[in-house]
Amino acid sequence: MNERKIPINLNCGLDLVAAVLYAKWKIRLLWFIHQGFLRPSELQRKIPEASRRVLNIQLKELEGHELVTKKIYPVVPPKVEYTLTEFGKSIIPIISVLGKWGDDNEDRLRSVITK
Amino acid sequence: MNERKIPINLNCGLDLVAAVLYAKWKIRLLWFIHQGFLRPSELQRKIPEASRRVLNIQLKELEGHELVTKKIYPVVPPKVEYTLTEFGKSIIPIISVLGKWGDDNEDRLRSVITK
DNA sequence: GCAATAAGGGATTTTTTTATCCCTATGCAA
DNA sequence: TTGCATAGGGATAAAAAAATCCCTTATTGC
Repeated sequence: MNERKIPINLNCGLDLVAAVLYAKWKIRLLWFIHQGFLRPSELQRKIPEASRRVLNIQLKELEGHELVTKKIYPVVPPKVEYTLTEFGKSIIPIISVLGKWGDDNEDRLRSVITK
Repeated sequence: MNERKIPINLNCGLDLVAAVLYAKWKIRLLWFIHQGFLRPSELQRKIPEASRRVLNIQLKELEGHELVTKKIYPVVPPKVEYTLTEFGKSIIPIISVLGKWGDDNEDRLRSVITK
């Protein structure tokens, strides 16, 4: 059905990283899961600008890419928790450094972005 | 004219980073400039999948965000060179680590992406 | 004279991504 | 009994991003 017309590049390491992380909310999702916000509803509250729908979709992709695991508790009302896999955990330090770079350069970034 | 309908998020460091780096080719552009491919035509040859047009646009944005500087040599045929600013250089180590993560996990990434 | 190279931008279309809206189900609280 | 919380997905619309096509300028090489 929805086949992509333009193939994804998988030439180098950076391409591979992009293939799993290049989406509007994925990095934040990983980050918040790492911080202990495991349930979809919690994640949604942490990222209110995102629609519930996309978060579900991107979580499912993260799961498919084995960065997170989904645990469904058979209770009512439903309870679901995502946790980082070891693989997923291995990228957290990099996300952390990225965020730190952003924080450290906040003023400058804010000024060049808004100008 | 082209005003964006959905505002960019600038809440945390990761949002700020996304505001300057979240585009299909920017990270590779920075990386290749760092490697010494300074001229637009060289960059285009390094990233043949990208259209010339988008590379120009993204280079201009990188310049506006003060990550690179553009030098125009008044010669014919025209010669232009982009170089990293100190600010731009400061993010290179992170890109390097990202790429390394991709390289180190190449097999696994390739398999989960293609499955 | 003609093609290639260099750089780049306007106009437009296509592709992709994200948002919006509406639907399911169950149990608890006011 | 109405409303909310939980989780999620289908269908579709809208937005954003990227691709495609065409145009300009001047020089070198054939």
